[in-house]
Amino acid sequence: MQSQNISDIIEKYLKSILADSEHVEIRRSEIADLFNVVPSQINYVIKTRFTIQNGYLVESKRGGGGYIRIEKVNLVDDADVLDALIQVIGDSITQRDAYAVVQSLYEDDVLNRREAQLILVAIDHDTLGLTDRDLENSLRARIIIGILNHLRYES
Amino acid sequence: MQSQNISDIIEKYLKSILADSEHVEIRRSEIADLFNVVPSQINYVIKTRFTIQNGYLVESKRGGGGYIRIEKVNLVDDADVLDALIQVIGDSITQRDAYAVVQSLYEDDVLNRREAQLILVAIDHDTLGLTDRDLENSLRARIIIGILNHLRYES
DNA sequence: TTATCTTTGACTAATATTGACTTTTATTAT
DNA sequence: ATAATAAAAGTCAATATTAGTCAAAGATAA
Repeated sequence: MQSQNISDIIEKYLKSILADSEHVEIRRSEIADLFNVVPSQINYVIKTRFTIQNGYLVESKRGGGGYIRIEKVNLVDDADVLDALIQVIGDSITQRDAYAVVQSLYEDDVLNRREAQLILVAIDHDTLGLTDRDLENSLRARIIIGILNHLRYES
Repeated sequence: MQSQNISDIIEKYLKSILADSEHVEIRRSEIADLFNVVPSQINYVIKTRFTIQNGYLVESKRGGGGYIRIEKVNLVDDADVLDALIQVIGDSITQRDAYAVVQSLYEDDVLNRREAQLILVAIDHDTLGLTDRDLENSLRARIIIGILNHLRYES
């Protein structure tokens, strides 16, 4: 509905390509030119919107013929990916990243809409109502990991 | 009805937009300018007049292209049952009592089996991993209440 | 008068944008 | 083959652009 900032627009552009193909491979400077931004903004978009929490793997190469390649992966049905995700979460996760995890579980059809929303409520900042941000993030990590392991066991 | 303070006027303005469309999306500073108030008054209006009890969901984003989005949702009929449960839970609940609450929601077909299990994982003693029992119980209360509040409306 | 509601603003937090500098890899010249 | 150069992408910190919080002061209602 809203795509006011250019990062959201670039995100949508890349995801529209990913909707059709398994992966997308870009030249950073080309995308930057296309949207009239500095090249490092492409890194920003990737770093904030195409993380493993979002269900994406990114690889790149520098130098002549360099590229950035983004691949969509499923988080739960590949045990290695799930382990990697759990490791990245570690003992702390922000609401934003946790939201991304739940969102991608929904996109992977591991959770339906209602289940995803129940989980989002459980890990919400306002729900937890803590003032200590570190405690909030570590609690959120335990809840998310608990749920991931439950889903793993289930499937 | 007669004495219209500025908060009431802003409330009416937003609701007049919501009368036509499912949601309204604003830039906080723009609305503040429009009514000649400080930006934080918009937060006050939202916090006091667009609560979930009244059937409104609010989400926002900061930074460039930031926004506040208000959505009207349909409240379920038996909200008073939820209110009663919330009353009973208060600000603290043991794992055993929480299990009973989730169990009864399952038996009343408010939750299905899978949803109930996800919630039980989230409020489990081992999942939360806290040493402070009071904190654990109050956190569990907040999570359950958050979920009950979520069940007030259909999305 | 007292309790509640409203208004204000200083401070905080989150997110986005930009550009200078670094690192890696490929290609070209010697 | 090696060295120099070019062509990519990566990092990081400064700045900009929003919204959020909180408490004090003011206004209104009971």
